[in-house]
Amino acid sequence: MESKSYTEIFKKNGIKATKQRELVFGLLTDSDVPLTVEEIYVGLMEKEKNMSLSTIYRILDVFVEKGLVQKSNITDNKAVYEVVGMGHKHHIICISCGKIIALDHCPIKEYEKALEKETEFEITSHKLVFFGYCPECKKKNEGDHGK
Amino acid sequence: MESKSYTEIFKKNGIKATKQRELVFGLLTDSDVPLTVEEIYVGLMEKEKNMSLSTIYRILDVFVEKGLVQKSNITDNKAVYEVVGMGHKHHIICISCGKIIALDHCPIKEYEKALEKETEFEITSHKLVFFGYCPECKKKNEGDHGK
DNA sequence: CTGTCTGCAAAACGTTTGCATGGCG
DNA sequence: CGCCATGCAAACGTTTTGCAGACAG
Repeated sequence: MESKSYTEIFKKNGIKATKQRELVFGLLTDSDVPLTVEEIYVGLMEKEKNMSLSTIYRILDVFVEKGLVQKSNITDNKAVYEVVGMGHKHHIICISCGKIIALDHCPIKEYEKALEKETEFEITSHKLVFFGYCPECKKKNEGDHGK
Repeated sequence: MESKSYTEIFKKNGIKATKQRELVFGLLTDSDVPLTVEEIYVGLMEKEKNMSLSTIYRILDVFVEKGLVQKSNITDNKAVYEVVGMGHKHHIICISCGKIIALDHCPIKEYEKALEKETEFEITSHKLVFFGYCPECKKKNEGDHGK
């Protein structure tokens, strides 16, 4: 919440510490939902007005490459980013308001192993996304989206 | 394989039959892998040289809206499309050669129900994608991508 | 015949890149 | 002080849109 420093995390992962990287990582860390690049951009404008979009893209690429951040191409057009605590995340998206929620539990670890045998692929990762109506939008729609 | 007609399917779904729609739907039906718009485009150039890219996009939008076709934003940049027989499809993608294979079995039907209770979302659909090395690329990489 | 679909071209959108400058180690 | 990171602007690739003409029902 404060302007905490992530220098140690960066050092441990071979990432040079810069003000921009601290800001981006901090915003992602404090967020409880995955963020788009644009959301990061506007979210940091207050703190660092000259922050460039391309800088954010480049920073996120570094974080993703180092395994600190997970990039998810969930929706049609925009990628979302979030810090990876331990283990990957899955998501559930409200198709009405666009809200995205991260899920920690992964229900397909065993299935993945079975699938490896069946397909002879070497599976390295997977992505799981659910779509539906969040509690709030569910109420609003009550009785009319069933056709 | 032949220039079979899908007029009945279209009529049943309230879609006006046109030559372009027949061609696109036919190509998707005959393909055993999901196709990108560009693949559809080049795949149809032989049969219909004046086919426009935007027409393909618009046709696919109609098919998706009517539930005949599933659109999947799996990779970072391009969407892929495939006909939905009965039930949705999942995918496994080779991160080396880009090959995409469709999976019919869905391992998370029950989990979805549990998740609905837990999150109070009304879940309408989901997407599951696996990434890894296909049998061929696995061989090529043998012993060197483990770092 | 009428409304929808198509082709074309241009625009929009998210993302990437080249280059000169700036700042971390 | 050297090299990597940044800002800016321009380029990129996919997808969308406006419009006039073509076609299905």
